[in-house]
Amino acid sequence: MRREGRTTLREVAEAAGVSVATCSYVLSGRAGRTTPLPEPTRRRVEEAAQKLGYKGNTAARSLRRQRSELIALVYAPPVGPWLDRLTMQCEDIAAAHGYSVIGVPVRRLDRAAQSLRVITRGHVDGAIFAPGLSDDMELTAARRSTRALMAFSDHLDLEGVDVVRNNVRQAVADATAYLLGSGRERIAFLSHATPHDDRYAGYADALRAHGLDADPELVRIGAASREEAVVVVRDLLSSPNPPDAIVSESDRGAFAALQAAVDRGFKVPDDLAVIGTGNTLEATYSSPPLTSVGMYQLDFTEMVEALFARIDDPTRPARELSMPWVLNHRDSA
Amino acid sequence: MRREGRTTLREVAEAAGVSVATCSYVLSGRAGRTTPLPEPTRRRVEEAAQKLGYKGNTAARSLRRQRSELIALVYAPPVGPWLDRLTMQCEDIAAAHGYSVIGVPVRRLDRAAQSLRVITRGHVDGAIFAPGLSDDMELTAARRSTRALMAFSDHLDLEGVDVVRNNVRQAVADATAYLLGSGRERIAFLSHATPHDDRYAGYADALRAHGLDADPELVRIGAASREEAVVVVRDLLSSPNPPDAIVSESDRGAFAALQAAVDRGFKVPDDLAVIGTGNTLEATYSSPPLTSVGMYQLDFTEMVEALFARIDDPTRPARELSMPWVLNHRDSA
DNA sequence: TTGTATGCGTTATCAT
DNA sequence: ATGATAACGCATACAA
Repeated sequence: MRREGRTTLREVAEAAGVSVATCSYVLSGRAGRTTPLPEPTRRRVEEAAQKLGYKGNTAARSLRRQRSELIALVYAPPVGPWLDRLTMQCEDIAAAHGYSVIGVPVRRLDRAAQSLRVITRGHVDGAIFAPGLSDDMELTAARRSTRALMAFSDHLDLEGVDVVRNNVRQAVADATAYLLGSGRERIAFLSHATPHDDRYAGYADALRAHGLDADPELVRIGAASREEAVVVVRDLLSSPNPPDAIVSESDRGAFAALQAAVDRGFKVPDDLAVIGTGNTLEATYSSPPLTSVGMYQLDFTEMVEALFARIDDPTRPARELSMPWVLNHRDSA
Repeated sequence: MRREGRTTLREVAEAAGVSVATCSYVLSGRAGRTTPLPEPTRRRVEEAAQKLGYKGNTAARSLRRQRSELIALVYAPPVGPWLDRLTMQCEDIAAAHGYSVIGVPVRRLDRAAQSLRVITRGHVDGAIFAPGLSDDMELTAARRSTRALMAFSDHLDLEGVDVVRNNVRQAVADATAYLLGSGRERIAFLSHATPHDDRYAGYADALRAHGLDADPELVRIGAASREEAVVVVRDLLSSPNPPDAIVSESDRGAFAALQAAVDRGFKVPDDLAVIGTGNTLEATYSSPPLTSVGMYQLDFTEMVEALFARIDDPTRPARELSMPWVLNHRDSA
């Protein structure tokens, strides 16, 4: 909200010797008029606005237009380079539509409602929910408070919400199949909690397709925290019959596996192949760089445009876009 | 911005059989009235609002109150745990003031203006700029567009902008002095670009206080990118007279130093002490965990409250708060 | 104790 | 080609 004493359209109008209506037409750009604006008048208005430092009042415009011209990007830090790309593409496309972009970092799921206040209170016209958020979150409140909602989610099916499918299950299956195909035989899975989600399912799918069953010994919980994961993987590697590969439900867990491998004298990828999930920024930097399942395609134009299409017409049928996750090959597997 | 067909105050008023004014008093909370509101009326209004799902219209409220009830947190990802804390504390304090918090990630400095549109267009009442941003950025436009601005910066001195001093120079000097005190004699400095900033100054200060001069051989550029830093540090460690300690201008450079040390067979911290700057999240996770200069105190209450004080009264004199960076001891030095 | 009236700054319709 | 004017939804001074 602007400081007090801001220049108003009326003051510009007086300075230019025309009416506020004319000023509005000139300055808001979008002429809804039949005839184009006459050049001399437009110039006088623009000069007056310039001289007075006119900036416009977003609240007034929002009230009148029934649009805030703001969209939100909801995500859970830390995030990888793909979010950078998404942010920048959003900003560019939004600017072309006269919109601005805000970030809504959800730092703890148990505080999500608090973080989402800006959305539920109706400050934004639309919001994009990054992967991993919408499945755990109550979106109906957000849905009611915006004109458009777009979510990266493989399962979400909510009236009037556009979705982007990542096909995570298939991607993890592909990664596991890749390991099997390169001769790995004892592939462990490091899960977040009880392993019943898509990522585990993909792992199990691949084993099954290869005629194997998941060995309970090789499926461990611990990917959620780095410290826990190190302990778990060390234990795994100390067993008489250790795994020759690890698929982790997160990159975090995979980094821990890399560390535990060093601790236990396993060479990566020779003695132990490691694949993470998420394709985070750090995957590029770890030693060795981490092979990770995650986003690859970094062109979000279609989905962002779809969001704006829905902002323009909230009644249009919900769309289902597809941006499959892939295996990003680096040195760890 | 809310969807069309939202419940308005007027509809609530009709349903409750009272006037919009009364509804406004009840629902906006802050009664500017002399007498408290009578219980039965208030109940009827609240029930009607509940039943109709009344949510209020932020644009209308903003226009009337001349406040957007939004504050922004401007930062450059990736960030450490301190930003998590700051965000959550902001959200809590903001909620107590009836405000919501938005994030403004500035992912590339050359696109800062684009990212800051949400501020310069007047969507927020106040903004907090995280460390490292305000010094390189043109803040005057933002200043004019908000009621309050608070910046983490050791140098910024802008009319009407509150600042938080981190005393980075002193902190790096302390870190260097700590190394000197524990017997290190050849302390290298890994800088971002030409070393003329605060961090280098602190390093030089400490050497000087110890009767030493910075050895040009030991001052290298390369902390900006991980890859570059690894090359530079490897080179440093291969020299006939290698350093026994490295102070890096960033944690990123320090991680690279840890990696280069492994490559060259140096044990950390025995053969080589490494200290980073920034105290990022990864510092806790590296092996060994990285000693790093950075934020320690994680209570931002005072500064956030100062922001709100200025939002309430933009004419109050600018404050200068102090939150000194410190040396966070871990295993690498 | 409650209601009436006015204006916040802008946009869009309609008249001129 | 330009200007009056009526909303947009809410908050508040003031009247009743």
